[in-house]
Amino acid sequence: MQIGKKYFTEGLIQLTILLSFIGVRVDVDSYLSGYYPPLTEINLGPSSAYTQTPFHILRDTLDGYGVHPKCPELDYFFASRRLLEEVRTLGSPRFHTQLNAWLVHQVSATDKAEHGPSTSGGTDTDGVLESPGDEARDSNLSESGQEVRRRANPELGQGPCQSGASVTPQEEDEAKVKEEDPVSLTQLAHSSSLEQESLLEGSTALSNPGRCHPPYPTPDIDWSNFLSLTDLDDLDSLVSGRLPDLNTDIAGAISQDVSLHDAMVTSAGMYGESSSGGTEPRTSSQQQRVLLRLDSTGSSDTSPEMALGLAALPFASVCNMTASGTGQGALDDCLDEAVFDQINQLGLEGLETMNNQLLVSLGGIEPHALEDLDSDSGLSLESSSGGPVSPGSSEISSSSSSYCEDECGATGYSSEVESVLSKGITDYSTIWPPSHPNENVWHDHSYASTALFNKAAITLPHKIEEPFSDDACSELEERELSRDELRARAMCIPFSALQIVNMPVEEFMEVLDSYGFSSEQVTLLRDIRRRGKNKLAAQNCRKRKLDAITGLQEEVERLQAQRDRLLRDKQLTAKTMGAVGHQIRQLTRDVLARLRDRSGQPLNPERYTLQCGANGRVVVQRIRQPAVSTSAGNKTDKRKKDKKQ
DNA sequence: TCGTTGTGTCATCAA
DNA sequence: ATTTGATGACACAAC
Repeated sequence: MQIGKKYFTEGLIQLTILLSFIGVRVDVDSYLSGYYPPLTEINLGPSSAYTQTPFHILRDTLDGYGVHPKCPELDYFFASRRLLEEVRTLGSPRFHTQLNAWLVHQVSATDKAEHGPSTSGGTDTDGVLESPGDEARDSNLSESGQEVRRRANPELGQGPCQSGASVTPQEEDEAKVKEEDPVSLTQLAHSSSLEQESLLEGSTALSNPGRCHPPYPTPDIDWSNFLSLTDLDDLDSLVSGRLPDLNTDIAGAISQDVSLHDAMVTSAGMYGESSSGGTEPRTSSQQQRVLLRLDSTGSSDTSPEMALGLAALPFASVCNMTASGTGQGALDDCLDEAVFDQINQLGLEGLETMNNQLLVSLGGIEPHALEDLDSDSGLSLESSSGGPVSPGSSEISSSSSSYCEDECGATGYSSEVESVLSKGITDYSTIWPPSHPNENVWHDHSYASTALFNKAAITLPHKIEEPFSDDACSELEERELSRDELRARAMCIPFSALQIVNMPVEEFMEVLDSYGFSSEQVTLLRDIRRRGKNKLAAQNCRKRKLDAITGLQEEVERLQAQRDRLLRDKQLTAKTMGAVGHQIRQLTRDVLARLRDRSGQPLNPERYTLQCGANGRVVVQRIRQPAVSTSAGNKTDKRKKDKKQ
């Protein structure tokens, strides 16, 4: 079965390659969610804190679940990645997103005419990837999205489970009608409750002048991060299970261009635009177009494949935040390919988490937030990002951790997704690929909100912006501050705990010297730094301890199996030896019975025995002791003789 | 109410 | 001498 799955998966990828050669654009992004679990690549960061056990990063995730570092299956694991790398090199950047759906659709001639010989979407996305700040990218995407939408039928855009999804001209007309129909708004409204929540929260987020301006990662990094066909075993198992569906759905999928990427980008642009409060006004038709596309991709929440469309919503909400934080160029920021991919990683769980977190956080700030300063577990209060205010936060966290399905929850540190998703809105900033090595290991919930200032921490002391003096620091963020954060704020220390912990020691010393802190402030700074580092050390230590326990358990099982095997061998050997001894005694009796002594009498087997010499000669030897004496008696006599000698 | 688990923190040691 | 990582021990919260 494993072999069959392997061949199927590799064959699928090879088919993808071949189709790309003949001009058929293959979108692996959009049509795997129904068949495959969401893939995440754990090298996003924090889990890599356990640098001593690098493969645990994989083992604790979907990627490497069940893959032991010494396991030969890793060869297949990397071989699969290599195959997908080959697909990537074909130049279709559609593969860079989460591999949760797959779609084969023909590139129309108009696409080629408009966007060149390469795949249209690929061209657009290439532009996004290679020049995230390019403003022309926006228009390209819009055009591309329009073209895509023109070929897509919203009613048929139900994912690969739809059969007979070929788009007739009449259907195209209907689609056009729907584009210009205000009902698109209602379609969106009916698309999904989650979407509605996201919309509500997205609009609400406007009121939060979050200074959350997450440092966007470079797209190049994300390209290498996000495209990982890692859990091929799981994928294969699912694919094999859904093979009949695939056979019937591919045909329908060919004529549909339901690109998750395009839909997400465009819809995100819509939200980002709406969040900008009209700073970049757009025509209603454009917005409707956007809505329609969103609807066409994620119009049904009843189909698992439609998680694709929903996946766009977290991105949109984040765009809201970024837009509100910057107030300009929101669309460009939102269209950042890396952001898109990051949100893609979150999937539906991320959406739910964010929605819940938004709802909870918008419900008001807990007045007791500052009362736990002396509590040892004050950090844990913030770690749930909801504290006593949000009893559902633990549920959110658990549901988030279920995203990685397996061992994520075993240790509590294995999943970046868990920690990220449990942190709410501002935590999206923590999933950017950190540029500082220490940021990789920072997956503590306590300083989640302070991750916003990571970049400032890196450039310190040249770029100290006194983050706490910012009036935009909302109550939402205040609630998420850790105990040390609150202490630092109370002591007017212009650094976040994360900054304090992550800055190099030279920089830390320089800060201590150059800012004229009082002794209490210096003590607090040192305590915060020590506690933060020790916290990470404790997490690593516990992780290692669990790993050691797991390793020892495996060792015990292995040794028990070896012991059982040796016992069986021993029993078998004893049995064989007994049989051989019996044969020897029988042969001895036969030989002695055929021999005669001087008087012509047969030799008594009890008085004589056969002795095999070193030269191979067999001689008859008389047993010295009479047969009456027992063997035990013989032994005692021999011992006595030996003693006498 | 009690046990378990996860987490933060402190103390201590070693590099 | 100081910093930092590792780890045992403890306390606390959540379940």
